[in-house]
Amino acid sequence: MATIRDVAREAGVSTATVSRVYNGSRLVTETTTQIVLEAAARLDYWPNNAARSLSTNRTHVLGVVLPDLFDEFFSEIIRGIDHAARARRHQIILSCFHDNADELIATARSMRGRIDGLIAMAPDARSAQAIAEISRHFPVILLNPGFAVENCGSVGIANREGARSVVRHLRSFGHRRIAILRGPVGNTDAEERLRGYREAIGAGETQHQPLELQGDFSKSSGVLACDALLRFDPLPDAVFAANDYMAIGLLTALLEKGIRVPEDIAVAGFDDIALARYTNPPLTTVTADAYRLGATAVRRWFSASADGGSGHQRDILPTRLVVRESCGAGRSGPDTTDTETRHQHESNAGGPS
Amino acid sequence: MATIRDVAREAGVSTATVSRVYNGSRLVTETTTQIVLEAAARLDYWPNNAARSLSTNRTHVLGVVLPDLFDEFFSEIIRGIDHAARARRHQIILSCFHDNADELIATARSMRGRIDGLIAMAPDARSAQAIAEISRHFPVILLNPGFAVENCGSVGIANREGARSVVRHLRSFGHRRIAILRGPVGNTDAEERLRGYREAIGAGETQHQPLELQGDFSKSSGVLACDALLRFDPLPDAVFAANDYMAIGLLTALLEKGIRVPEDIAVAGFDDIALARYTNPPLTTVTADAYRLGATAVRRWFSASADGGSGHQRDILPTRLVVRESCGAGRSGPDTTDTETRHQHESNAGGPS
DNA sequence: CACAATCATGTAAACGCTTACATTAGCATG
DNA sequence: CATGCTAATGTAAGCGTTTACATGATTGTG
Repeated sequence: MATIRDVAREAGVSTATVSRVYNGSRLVTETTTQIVLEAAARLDYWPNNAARSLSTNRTHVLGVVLPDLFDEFFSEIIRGIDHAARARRHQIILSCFHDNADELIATARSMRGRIDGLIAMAPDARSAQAIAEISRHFPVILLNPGFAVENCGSVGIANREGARSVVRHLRSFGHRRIAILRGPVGNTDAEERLRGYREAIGAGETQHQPLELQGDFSKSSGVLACDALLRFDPLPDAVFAANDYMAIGLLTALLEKGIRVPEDIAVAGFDDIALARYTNPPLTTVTADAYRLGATAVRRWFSASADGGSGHQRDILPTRLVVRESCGAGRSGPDTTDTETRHQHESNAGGPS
Repeated sequence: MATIRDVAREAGVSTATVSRVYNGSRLVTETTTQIVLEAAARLDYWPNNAARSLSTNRTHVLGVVLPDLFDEFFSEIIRGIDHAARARRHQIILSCFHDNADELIATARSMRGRIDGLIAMAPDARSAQAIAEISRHFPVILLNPGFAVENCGSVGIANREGARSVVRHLRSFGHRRIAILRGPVGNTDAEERLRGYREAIGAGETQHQPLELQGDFSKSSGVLACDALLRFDPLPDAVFAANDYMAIGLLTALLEKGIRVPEDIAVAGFDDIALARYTNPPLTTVTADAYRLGATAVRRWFSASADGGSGHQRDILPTRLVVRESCGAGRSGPDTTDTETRHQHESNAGGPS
């Protein structure tokens, strides 16, 4: 394979000049540039990135570490990251890990010299700690952590405001007794959504009996919750399930018992999984833009690394209510409404080359 | 950041010895190894991969280039690739491209010195050509190309045999007049599926009127095809849609017209998208194991690179018929049956290192 | 026209590893 | 005890770039 020296010889210039051509230095004459490029083409030369990285200490590669649970949400995140990175002429190294903090840290370490930074999703506190360790070496951005981690920027979604918008929506149809089907205890998304629900309910002051059911984000827990729901007396007007899977389980169970949705009881979910549009009735839910989550993480990474890598700024991405028919909306209404959650610390993106 | 020299000094040995420790040379004493590792730990040393790659000319990284259409299928492919690569202590650089051969080639070129090989999906002949060019530099494996490409290994799925198994399944319910809803002209998957269908039909010799409809893989083309389908006289017993989206469109349209599935007409699809299990009735279809497709590509890459990178072996992965209710199967039957397509050239995986 | 300033290019020393080859020490052998 | 062999370690030359600094050519200025 041709090296920069071969090109230099072929073009009759020094390696420095060739290098300058490839790095866009303005110090090289137009004619020299042409000569060099032609020589390079003749030899099929392409710069060796390993050598470049060694010399410059920059790789133009971003590490991405995600849990092993692949689904539409994750692939959208990756797509967002890839596009944003590509727009800034960076590439990404992807690694999944298997809910094991040690493996995570080993992965991240083994990337030393291969990446300029890291975007990671830490499932638990221990992994987050491990990541904080890593952030001494290069900027790290956490995706949707529930907690603040020292020295790491982070990007999350507006769970609370999303939950509030669901309750507001249900209210707008006159529903007053609104139940919630909670997600797993300890899960940050679940707890933020619960908080949003409580705030919205509290604000309305129409509810005297707590209408909270425990679920675990699985479809079957939605099915199970149906019985408990029916034991409330009088029957609630509506249920907000903290994610779509539970909402779908609930829908199935209700359908089976002959209870009509939304006539007898309204149901809403959270996440807007692909399936939500095909349930019977189509599920009103909240969408979080996974693509944007990924893209924002990249943007945040670039600004962090321009700042020298420190700081722990946080972005919260807005969610959007997706109105379908499970809460009583007819086909005539607007299809979606924006919850207008404000971005925090949103900064513009111009990173370094 | 600590370098190998710092560690050598700290441990009181030469850099060569430190290097040997990290590369598992058996030439180092147990005690020396301990001393070195402790020194390294004290300094928080981790080898710099850029320097390593420059020196050894190997990166332990695989490039992965996929089209920009992310969905479950692609994310499963990536998952398969990641797992298989990780099992061999390799990492992956992921890049999407936007159906543009130039961009593809630029991407691949820009990876020079960053990767040891490439796994790519080429959407058209031009991209495939571009990739063949690249394969002069390192081993390349193509994912599911319709055509053979010089010097590239490839891994595909058994479209033809899958289609045949659908027809066989339909036959087993006594269906004789079996129509097909074709995919887009020029698309390799579509054409292979059509071929499989024709072979199976021809083998049965019961059909005198060609029952072929044109679609384009979209749901709406399935909806449109409904009218054309009903114009056949007498009505076919069954329709094989060349992918699930079209099958789903067709199901919707039939339902709307009051035509019962599978009582009046049976419907089958291909791909087993997540949705297929939730349609009404649940859709009988064919599944291709995307995870395995990715994993096999990695395996193939390792054996190719052990061979010195040449050769154009091809794997064809078996498909599996997923029997649900849209063709007449009751709940009592077996859930799935294997079409038992044989692997071709399947070799075992022990890669180097 | 002498001088300085600017521009285009060259020279060569890093960057942090690996590894061929050299060296040394220890040990068995005749 | 000289010799040869092996095992453990050291020395130093790359690997292919970038870039600070040096150099020579060109231009502008008083």
